[in-house]
Amino acid sequence: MQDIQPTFRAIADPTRRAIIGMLADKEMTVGDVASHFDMTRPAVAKHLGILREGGLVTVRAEGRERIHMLDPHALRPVEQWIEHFSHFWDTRLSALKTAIEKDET
Amino acid sequence: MQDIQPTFRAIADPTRRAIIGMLADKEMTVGDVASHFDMTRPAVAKHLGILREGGLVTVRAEGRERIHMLDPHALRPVEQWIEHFSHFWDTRLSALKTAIEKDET
DNA sequence: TTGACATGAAACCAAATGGTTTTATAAATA
DNA sequence: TATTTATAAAACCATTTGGTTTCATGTCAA
Repeated sequence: MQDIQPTFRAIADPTRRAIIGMLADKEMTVGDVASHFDMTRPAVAKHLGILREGGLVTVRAEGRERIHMLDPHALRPVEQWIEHFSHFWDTRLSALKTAIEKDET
Repeated sequence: MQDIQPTFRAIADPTRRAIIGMLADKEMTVGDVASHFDMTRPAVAKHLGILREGGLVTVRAEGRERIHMLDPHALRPVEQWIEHFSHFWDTRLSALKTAIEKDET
């Protein structure tokens, strides 16, 4: 099992979440992605690097281009982390509700 | 609907995720939380503030104490954001699988 | 082979972040 | 009432972050 911190970090930035949304549609080169933002290519390349560190994006070289592809698998541990608390909360709430119905007025 | 960025920001830090875990167990004062970390109280208070901005924590004053309580509801939009991609991916994968089975060798 | 193009890599910068110490204030207690 | 206790608030600091510009490198095309 590896560290989920890089994944949490990756999705914390709005630009990177937008990139994730774009890559869900289709594979893209750095230039493709950059063309959608008011930002230089190196800046976008850095964001893609952080997404790669978070395991959310994989790259394949094709000639002089680097094609970026989304890998949503990396979101699984984050999803599970969240599920843990949602579930916990439901349980706790219903337990509380039961307790209230039973005694205290 | 309000901005989810503060929530993404709140959960991006490991200390804050640890605090969330602690508050899932029981309500706590600033001091209670701080006692679990090798960090000053003001630092912990700041983290709690960011969690509050993310809607993950609510506070209730009780005498001179401020009691912090988890509200996992705020995680819902994040969960949904993730679900969107997981679902998308499943659909896409099965479509791809079907396509492969049908023609290309 | 000579450019032009897509990208990586490095140096740099301002602003945000995560922490500290110090000071102030309100509530509990001796 | 005087003192301690729990916290907020502010000033400050180093590091990280998100961006830039500049330069180097490999690939495609004339």
